[in-house]
Amino acid sequence: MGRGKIEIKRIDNATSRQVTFSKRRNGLFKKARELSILCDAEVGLLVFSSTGRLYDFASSSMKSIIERYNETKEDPHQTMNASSEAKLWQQEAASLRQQLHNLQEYHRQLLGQQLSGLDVEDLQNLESKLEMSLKNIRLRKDNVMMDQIQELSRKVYKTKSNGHPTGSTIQHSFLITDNEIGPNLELSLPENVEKE
Amino acid sequence: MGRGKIEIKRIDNATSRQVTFSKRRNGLFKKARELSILCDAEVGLLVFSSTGRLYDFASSSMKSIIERYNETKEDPHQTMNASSEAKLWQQEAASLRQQLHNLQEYHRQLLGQQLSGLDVEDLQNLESKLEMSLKNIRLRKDNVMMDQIQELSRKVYKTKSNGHPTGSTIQHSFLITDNEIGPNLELSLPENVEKE
DNA sequence: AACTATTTATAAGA
DNA sequence: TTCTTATAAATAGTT
Repeated sequence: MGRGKIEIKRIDNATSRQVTFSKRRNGLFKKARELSILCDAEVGLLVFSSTGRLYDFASSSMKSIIERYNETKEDPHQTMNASSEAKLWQQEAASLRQQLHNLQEYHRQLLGQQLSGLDVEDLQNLESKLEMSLKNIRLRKDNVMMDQIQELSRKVYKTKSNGHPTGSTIQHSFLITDNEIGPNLELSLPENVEKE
Repeated sequence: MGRGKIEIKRIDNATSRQVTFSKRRNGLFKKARELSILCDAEVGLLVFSSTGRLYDFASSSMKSIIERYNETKEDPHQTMNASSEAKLWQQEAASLRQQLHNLQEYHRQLLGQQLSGLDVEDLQNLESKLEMSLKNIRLRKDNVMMDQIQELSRKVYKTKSNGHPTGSTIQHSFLITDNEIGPNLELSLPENVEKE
């Protein structure tokens, strides 16, 4: 539409490309605006010139148009990525913080530091747990000490039967259960969060 | 450009609005495409019809155009908001998880369940902590029980001097320290993260 | 979905 | 850039 017909291909001459860009850009934006008004459509137009400059038009706001585009085009999971990922981690952190808080409280009870709020039965339970624990710890301690003694005595009275001690081997065996962990210790650890 | 000139305002008649939308939309997309080719420009066009249907054109990819738009338009700080916020919370969660892990380990040691790796001195420390704790717990338990006894006896032998017990008040006092909390318990709690 | 009279956009020139 | 203008293109109203 002009003095002559042109082929739709990149204009080689930089000046005339720039001139055409300016004219057609105005036309395009005008038509975008008209379409949005005449037909009650939501229109967003983004143009970067070859020199990198941005020109944009949005019948409402570009932000909301792009959001609507993302919601429409990509699947919802993908869409809520950035901010929802933050939310997921935030929830994760809150949950961990709660677990930590619970564990701390129980911890202080175990250390006999924060006993208010416990009734006689609670205290009795705590007491028996600690008694069992003490028993285990003492057994273990004796065990370790005996090992050391045995080790030392082997060095002092070296045997000749290729390293195996011959005489009075100290026998010991323990049953340290690793079950029954305290309340509030249900820990849902990692939980991967996908991204992009 | 047609049989008559029209005013640029919303077309009331739904049918003609739909027809005009279809015609002008085609024209707009054609011109958008021509501009991008002729002038070597990056063009993105988003149109939502009044019925909510999306039509889009992008000379390259809409994703990259929108990203470029965001980078150009908003300041860089704002741009990395969502994803950097996610990272902050992720770090927070990792830190909390580590603290939780440490506390759990210590916890199991206190319960005498996980004693491997501790030397005699460690075990000795653990033992004396538990002994102190047991002492506190037993004192507290006795205390609570005595309170109950006192309470009950007051009900059984009601006094008349307006509710105050007159006779043998049971004296007791404890010193339960709330200092010295175990290792690995330096908890940096909340830490607010700003948003938007 | 075609047609076509008119309006609009714009290529080339100044 | 901006204006002018001949011509190409788009499209409003009609069929």
